[in-house]
Amino acid sequence: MLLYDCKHLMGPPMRYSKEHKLETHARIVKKASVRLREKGAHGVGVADLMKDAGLTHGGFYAHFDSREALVIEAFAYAMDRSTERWRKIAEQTPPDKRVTTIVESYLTPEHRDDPGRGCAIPTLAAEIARESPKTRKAFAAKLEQMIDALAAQIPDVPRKAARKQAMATIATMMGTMVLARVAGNGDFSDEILGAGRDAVLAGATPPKRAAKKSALRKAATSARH
Amino acid sequence: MLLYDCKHLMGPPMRYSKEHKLETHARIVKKASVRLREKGAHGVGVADLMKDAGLTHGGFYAHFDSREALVIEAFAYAMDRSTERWRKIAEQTPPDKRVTTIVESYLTPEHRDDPGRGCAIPTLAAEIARESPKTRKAFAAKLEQMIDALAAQIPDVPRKAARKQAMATIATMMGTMVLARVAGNGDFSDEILGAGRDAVLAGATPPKRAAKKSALRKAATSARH
DNA sequence: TGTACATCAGTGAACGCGCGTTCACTGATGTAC
DNA sequence: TGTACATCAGTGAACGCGCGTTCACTGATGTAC
Repeated sequence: MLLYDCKHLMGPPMRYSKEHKLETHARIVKKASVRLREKGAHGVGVADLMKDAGLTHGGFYAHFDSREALVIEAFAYAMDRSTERWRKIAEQTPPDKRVTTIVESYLTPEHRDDPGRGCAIPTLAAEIARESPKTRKAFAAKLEQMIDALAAQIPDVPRKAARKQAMATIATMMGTMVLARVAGNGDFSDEILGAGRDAVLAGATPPKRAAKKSALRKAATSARH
Repeated sequence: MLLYDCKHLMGPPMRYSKEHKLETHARIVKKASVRLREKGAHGVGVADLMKDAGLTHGGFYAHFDSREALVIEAFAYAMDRSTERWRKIAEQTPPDKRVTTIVESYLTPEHRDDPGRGCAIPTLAAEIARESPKTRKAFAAKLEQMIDALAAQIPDVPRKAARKQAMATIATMMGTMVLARVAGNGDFSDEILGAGRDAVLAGATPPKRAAKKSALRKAATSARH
């Protein structure tokens, strides 16, 4: 009896394994991050998002305070995956080619045609900017991390200048992606993609007098960003 | 009696002046274009949009086939205003300073903080890209007009190259604006605005070896784009 | 000039629907003994 | 090992609300005579 009470004070007994709920939670977030990137921050309902995770809508509020809370988590998840992906590309690329490689893997038709697995900024940023301060600030914090991650891959430039270049690079990449998607997936869209790519690459390599007419290597096989 | 029938065949008698309905229609479109830029393509209801025009929601379908039809018209209106504005700036600016002037009047805190009177691309493009093909294509057509209008202001460059530069310039400007809005309206946001501006201006003046450290003239007084 | 009247821009109640959220419940889990 | 039971992740019906759309109507307009 004493032992029983003691256990209780140390926390309730675990009927399900400790990780079970966390795994479910993570699964919802992961699936939602795809769907929200595909359909927009207001484009999918709670019921559909739960169905994607193999659940029914009733259980939603055992995992999240509100739909908005899931949007924040799903967005943060997508941004972390992109940032991580850039870091991985950087690891396996020589310093002077890192930014170029990141840009060339970003501005591809594959990325344009698969927003669900791509960068969250082109799909969600404009909507998020209109959301509550809480949501907007969560997004802004992730954006800042992304800027830092890209700035860290720019060699031989003072920190401040690298940060500035990273900001402009992300702006051009995401703007190009949005315009390319508005234009569809034909010639006009490809033209935009190419224009954006060449512009970033020209700005990204000023020490070398902006040559390199974009060898346009075959895009990375995965569209993930 | 003959005269009466004859008049009928030539069109029904006008009980209200011919322009009355057209004026109302135009007023709805104009007001809606502001609200939709502020709140997003799905952010305002038909009732609110009609109230903005001083009407009630019941009359809406006498003017538009559907809410989507208004979105298309309102968006087209906003894009035309921006394009026209760029042409006017160009008219009263020497050829070699036209793009610079347009960019500097676009990437301002005033424009960032007043999306309702600003360029429709940063606020609506990402959402429109997910809309029906009809809506998306209407947007794409207006985007192409905008690209042409900007390309026409780039001197001493072949048509194709000018078009390419115009695409990249618009992508960077609109991407910068989206990121700046996500970042709020403080230092971080101003930093993004500055980074975007300097990047476009560096790319926009390659014949002159990209000097001109941005004299950052006082922004145009109006935020309209 | 004055009266009757046809038109139709605009009104406001009502519709069906989908959404975010709540809640009483179920049934699988694994502990207590 | 076997049985009783407390827990709680997940279920599904129900809620209130706002939305896009419809529709019978109203009343200002200006024409016909």
